Amino acid sequence: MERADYVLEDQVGFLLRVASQRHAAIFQAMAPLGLTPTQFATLVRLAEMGECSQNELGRRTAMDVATIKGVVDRLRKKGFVQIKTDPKDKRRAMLSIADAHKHIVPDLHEAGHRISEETLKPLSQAERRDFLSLLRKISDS
Amino acid sequence: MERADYVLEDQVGFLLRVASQRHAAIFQAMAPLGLTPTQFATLVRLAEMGECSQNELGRRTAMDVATIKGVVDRLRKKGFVQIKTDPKDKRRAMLSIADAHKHIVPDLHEAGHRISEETLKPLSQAERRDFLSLLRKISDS
DNA sequence: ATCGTTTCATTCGCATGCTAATGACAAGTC
DNA sequence: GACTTGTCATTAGCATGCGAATGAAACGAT
Repeated sequence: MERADYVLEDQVGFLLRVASQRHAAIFQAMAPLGLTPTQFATLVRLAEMGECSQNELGRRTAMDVATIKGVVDRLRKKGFVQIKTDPKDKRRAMLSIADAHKHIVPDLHEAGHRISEETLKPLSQAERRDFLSLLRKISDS
Repeated sequence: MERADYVLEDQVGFLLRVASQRHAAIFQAMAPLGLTPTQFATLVRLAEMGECSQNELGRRTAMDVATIKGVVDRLRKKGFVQIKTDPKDKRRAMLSIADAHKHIVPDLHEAGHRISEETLKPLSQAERRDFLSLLRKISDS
C-alpha cells in the first residue's frame, strides 16, 4: 500500500515560506525609511499604545523577548524610538516613538495599506476576504 | 477625510508571520532528527533529484545561494548530505543524500504529512483546499 | 581562439526568530 | 520580614534569509 506522494510544493509550510518571501520582497521595495516588516509593525503598535514596556510591545506584535529586543535596539539606534525608565518599576523601560518622528505615523499607515494591497493583488476581493479569514484561523494556536 | 484605520492584525504580512510561527512550532515539535523546516525541504528535494548542484537545489527549494549554502553546510556536518566534485564542471559540487541515510526518506515523507495535517487542523477539508490554492496564488511572483 | 556573458560557489554584513539561562526587581503569602 | 513566584530585560548560541561582492570556471558568439 503506497501512500500518496509527498509533494513538497503542496505543503502548507513550504507555501507559507514562499508567500512570506514574496511579501518580504514587496515590503522592502515599498516600505518607507528602509523599515523592515518587524520594525514597521513595532512602530505602528507603539504609536497605538503611546507608551509601553519592551516585553509587552513584543507580546502585542507577536515577537518573543529576544526578538523584540533586537528590533527595538535597532529602532533606537536609528532614533525612531526613545526610552525612559519607569520610576514605579525599576526593571521596566518605557518605550515610545521619538517626538521628532511622531509625524511619520500616518505615512506608515498609508504605506502599509499599499503594501498589503500589492501583496494581495493576485486575489479577487472575495478571495482576499477568504484568505485573510483562513490565515487568521490557521494562526490561532 | 479620515482613511479607514490601519489595523495591524488584519494585514497579510502580519498574519503570514504569525501563521509561519505557529507552523514552525509544530514543525519543531514533530520533525524527526531535529530537522528544521528548510533542512527538511532540502533533504526531501535532494531525495527526489538524486544528485544535484548546490545552487540548483536552492532554486528548487526556494532558497537563494547564500541561504542554501548554510543549510547544506549544516546537513553535511551532521552527515546527512555527501558531496563530490563534478568532473565535467570544476565549479560544481554534486550533492546527494549520504548512503547511510537514504533509508530515512520515507520517514521524512510520513512526518511531513503529519506536520501539514496538524498545521491545517483548524480548517475543514474544503477550507484546506481553498487555503492552499490561495497561498499558491499569492506566492506566484 | 578570444572576449563578453553566465553560472557556481563562497563570503560579508545585516536582520529576524527561537530556546535557554541569568540577574534584578516586584508582589503575594505566610 | 523571609520566601516563593512571577515578570522585566539581557545575553549566548543556533538557524534562517537576503543583498551585494568576489573569484573561478564554463559557454556562446564571432
